[in-house]
Amino acid sequence: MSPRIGLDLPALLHAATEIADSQGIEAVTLASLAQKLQIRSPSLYNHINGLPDLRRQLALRGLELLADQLSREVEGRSGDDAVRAFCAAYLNFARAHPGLYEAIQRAPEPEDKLLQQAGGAVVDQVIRTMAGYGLEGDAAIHAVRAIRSLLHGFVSLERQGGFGMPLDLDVTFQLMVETFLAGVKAMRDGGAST
Amino acid sequence: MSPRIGLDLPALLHAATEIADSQGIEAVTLASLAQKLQIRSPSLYNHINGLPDLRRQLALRGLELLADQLSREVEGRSGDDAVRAFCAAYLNFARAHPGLYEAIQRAPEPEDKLLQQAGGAVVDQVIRTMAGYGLEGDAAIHAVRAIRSLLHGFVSLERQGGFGMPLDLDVTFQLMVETFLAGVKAMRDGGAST
DNA sequence: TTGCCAAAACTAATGATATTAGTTATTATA
DNA sequence: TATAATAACTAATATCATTAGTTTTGGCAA
Repeated sequence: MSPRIGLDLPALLHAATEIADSQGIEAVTLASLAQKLQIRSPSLYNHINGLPDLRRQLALRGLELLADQLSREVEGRSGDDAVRAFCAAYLNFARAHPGLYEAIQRAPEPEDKLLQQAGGAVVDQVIRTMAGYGLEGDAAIHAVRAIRSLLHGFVSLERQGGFGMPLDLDVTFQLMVETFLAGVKAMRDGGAST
Repeated sequence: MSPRIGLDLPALLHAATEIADSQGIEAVTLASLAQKLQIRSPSLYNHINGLPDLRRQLALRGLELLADQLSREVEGRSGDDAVRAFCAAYLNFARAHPGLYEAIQRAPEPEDKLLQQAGGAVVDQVIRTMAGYGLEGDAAIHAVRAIRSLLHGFVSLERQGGFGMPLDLDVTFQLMVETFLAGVKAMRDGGAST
C-alpha cells in the first residue's frame, strides 16, 4: 500500500543519531530504527549493509561533525587560547552528542580506510592546535597523546557518571586543562621539580 | 547422564573472564559461556540471574581485583613515588585484563550498592595516594578527577588502538604522568606562567 | 502519453540469542 | 535409607539480524 516513503541514508542516520543520543548506542538496533521510521526492518537493507554498517556510518558521521566543530572553534586562535578552545569544543561535542561519541569509540576494523581518515582529521586538529608550542618531534607526539587521553578520559567518566562528588565538573575540567598546560611548560622549560 | 558437573559461581566467572579478556566483553554471552563450560545455557540460571547479572558480577570481580592490585603496589610508598606506582599498576591491570576492564566501564545502574562500594574502594585508593600532596579540599578532588581522567583515557585509547604512531607508548605514559605531577606542583605553588 | 525498469518497500523464512517453565537426576543430610 | 534441595536437563517462546524472493511505485525514454 505504501512503498516509497522517501527514506534515504541521511534520514536514516538522523533517526539513528536520535536513538543513540537519547538511549545509548546499544539501543540502536535495526528493530528500533525500523520502528522509529515506520518501516519493516528488512527494508533498511536497501540503504545500509546491516547493523555493523549502520554503526560504522554513525561513527563516520560523528567524526566528521566533531572535526568540523573543533576546527571551527580553534580557527583564528593560537597558543594557550587555542588549546582551551579546543578542549571546550571537544567537551561540548561529547555532551551534546553522547550517542555519536559512543559510536566513535567503537572503531573495530583497523583496516577501514574511511574511518581511519576521519579519525585522522580529528587527530590532525589536535596536532595543529598543539603545534608551535615549543614541542618538537617525539615530544609533540607524546603531548598530543596526553591531551587526547585527558579529554577522552574525562568525557567518558563524566558520561558514565563516574564522578561521584557533587563538585562542579566544569571547574574540574578548566583546572585540568590549565594543569596540563602548566605541566607541559614545566617539562619543556626544565626537568622535574620538587 | 551427567547432571552435577560441579560448577559454581567462581568457576563461571573464571570462564567468563577468559572469554572477556580474549575476545572482549561483547563476546561474553550465555551461549558462549555455556559452550565453554559444556552445559546448556538455561543451566546457567542456577548460578546467575541472566546476562546483565553475569556482566555485573564480572564488573564486581574486576573492581575487587583492581583495588587489590592498586593497594598492593602503593603500599609503603608516598609522594611522587606512590603516584607513579599507582599509575603503573593501573596500566598493568588494564593491559592484563582488558575484558574485565571493559566490564568495569559498563556500570549502568547508579543505585547498585555493591557496585558503588567496589568502585568507591578504587577511588579511595586514588584519594589516599594523592593525599599529603599539599592539596586540600576541592583542589584535591579536582586533582583526583584529573588523574582518573588521564589514566582511563590513556588505557581506553590504547586498548582500542587509538594511538596510530609507532612511538613507544610506555614512554608516553611515563612522560604523561610526570607532566601531570609537574603541572600539579606548578598549579599548587603559584598561578599560571607563560 | 505510455510503458518499462530500477529502487524501495514488502512478506516469509531461518538461525542465533535470552529467557521461562517444567522435568529429572544426584547429592547431601536427616 | 529416605527425602529434600540443587543443578543439570528439555521444550517452548519472544526478539533480533539477516537472506530470499515479491510487489509496487516513480521517473525516464520511446
